[in-house]
Amino acid sequence: MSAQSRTERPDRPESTDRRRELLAIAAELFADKGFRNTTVRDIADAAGILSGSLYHHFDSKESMVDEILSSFQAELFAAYDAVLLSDDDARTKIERAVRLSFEAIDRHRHEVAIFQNEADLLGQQERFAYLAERNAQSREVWITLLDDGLRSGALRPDLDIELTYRFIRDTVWVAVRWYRPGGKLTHTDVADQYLTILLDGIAHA
Amino acid sequence: MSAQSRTERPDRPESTDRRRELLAIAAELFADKGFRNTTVRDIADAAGILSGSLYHHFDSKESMVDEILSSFQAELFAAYDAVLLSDDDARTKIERAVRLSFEAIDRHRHEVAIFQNEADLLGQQERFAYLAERNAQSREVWITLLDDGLRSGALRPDLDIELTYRFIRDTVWVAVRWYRPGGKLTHTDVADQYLTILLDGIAHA
DNA sequence: TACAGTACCAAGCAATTGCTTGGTTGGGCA
DNA sequence: TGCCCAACCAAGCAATTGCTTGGTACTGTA
Repeated sequence: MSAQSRTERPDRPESTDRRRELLAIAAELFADKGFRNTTVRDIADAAGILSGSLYHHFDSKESMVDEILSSFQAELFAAYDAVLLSDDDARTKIERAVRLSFEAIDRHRHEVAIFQNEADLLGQQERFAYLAERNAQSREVWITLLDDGLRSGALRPDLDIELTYRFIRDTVWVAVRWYRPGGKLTHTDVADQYLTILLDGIAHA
Repeated sequence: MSAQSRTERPDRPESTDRRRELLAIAAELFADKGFRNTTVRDIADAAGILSGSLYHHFDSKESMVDEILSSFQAELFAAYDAVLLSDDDARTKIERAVRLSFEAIDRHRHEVAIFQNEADLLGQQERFAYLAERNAQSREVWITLLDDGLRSGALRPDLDIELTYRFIRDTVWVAVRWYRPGGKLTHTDVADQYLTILLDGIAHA
């Protein structure tokens, strides 16, 4: 009976297969060449249609990035929340948060790249204000994790928490610039090495 | 014979004060908004002249970034060479290379940002092939330093050199996104903390 | 058979872009 | 005084851009 047998999620603009396909094509181009630097004709060419035909599916080029970024962010922050709410010890939570990020890079490379490269500029528009909010939210997650780490004695007491947060954030996300899924290193390999360096340093003990 | 008796450096296009001024203005805009996203009218407005007047000083918008990036790179790699050729021990060389980078961020924020954000795209054009070459050169410098560190026992023997190189490179340069000269932290403060984390890790011993 | 809905095409418009061209201005210098 | 020249203006051109409009082909359903 469900009237929704024929799909349609309540919130999101209905998402057909073709729509998702086009968004994936756009995401790759946005990630590789930048948002502003990618034309609607580029996207249409890659999809094998004319540029005008894109507007059958989307309002504007902007609404394409919007949809790409917002749906990715929702998924990512759900994962963060799961870590925060778990009852692992402080160090384990930090490790999980790091691994989770590399996994996101593995599974949503284009989305991460777009966010890294375009968030600052896009965030200036009201429509993308949620990007800045998510950023603040992510900071709170990490500061909480690091604070707990300090208090529990898992982390060395002389750390500047704010700087450490930036260090971890940058280090983790910037890997999207070179990591390629299917390459020699899995995202787990990368996470292992990164955690080794992050936790114990590169110097010989 | 040389009809160029009156001034003119052999290579570089002659560099007047106004020229340098305009390049500094352009660099700031390129760094903040991206190269493609900055119009010649933006630059001209910021300089208080009309867009066409820029072409009295420069061939093209492209030649502006070219000049900005190439002159910065030359200065940076001269500094790297000095470290490589010194007779410090392996660990000291690594520390110096890290500090040198944060100093570059402090002194040439816009140039570093432009290089970080635009190198991939610009590098695809022949004119900017030197960007990729410089990248390879920088990799060689770091791999050499890390190899020496391993051989001398200064670094822990289980490190993946390639991954460690990327880790350091990313961590160091990405700081240009948030570091602001004149802020609470000097570039030396940042370098100190970064080196602490990098060398000894964040975990409690 | 009639009709509706999806996905697309063909053509083009208005704005923005990098850049060009032919001038004007004002200071330095012989 | 006459001339040069760096620095700039005023106007606009050709290409590229995001997006619109009116139409067409095809598919599924009643």
